Amino acid sequence: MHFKEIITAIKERREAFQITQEDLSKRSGVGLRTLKQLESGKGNPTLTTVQKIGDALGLELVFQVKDMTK
Amino acid sequence: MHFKEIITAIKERREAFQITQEDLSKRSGVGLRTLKQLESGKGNPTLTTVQKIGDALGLELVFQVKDMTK
DNA sequence: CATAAAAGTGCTATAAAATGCTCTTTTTGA
DNA sequence: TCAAAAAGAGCATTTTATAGCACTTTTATG
Repeated sequence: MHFKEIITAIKERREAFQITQEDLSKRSGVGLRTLKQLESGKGNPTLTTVQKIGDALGLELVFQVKDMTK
Repeated sequence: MHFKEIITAIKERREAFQITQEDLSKRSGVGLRTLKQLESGKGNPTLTTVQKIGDALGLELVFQVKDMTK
């Protein structure tokens, strides 16, 4: 998954839970401004920011061998 | 995967390819100093840094629903 | 529609990531 | 064992992520 897809995954997962950016900010401990920036496609989050968001949304970051057959 | 595991994955994959940090730096476009810091367990890389390294090592970042059954 | 809630943006301060250079320590192989 | 290669660390600089505040725009709903 590239950058955009990861951002999209966050947005979709948040919306699936029907929580607002503000809710997610509180749950994850990531600043609201940061979330807004990310979801609107700006910035370049650090691993810990992504992981905090993941923890709050039940998403996990995996770094795996890329499937080259497709 | 948590932070440390991701770093370990990078290190193991690089060593599996038997390339040096310097080689990886050149291949990935990530500064040598940055790689050294990361592999020695310091810092908090941005997504793009992780992805550049992944591109050079055939590793892909995936943000997936966490398996809660374990 | 009108209005409230949610999302997005400009400005700005602070902290930290990325980077290069140089030097030290560790690892490796002849 | 010892010299070269690789890895790690100190120092300094530039860039940028994080964050809060206030404001605007968009979306949802009664």
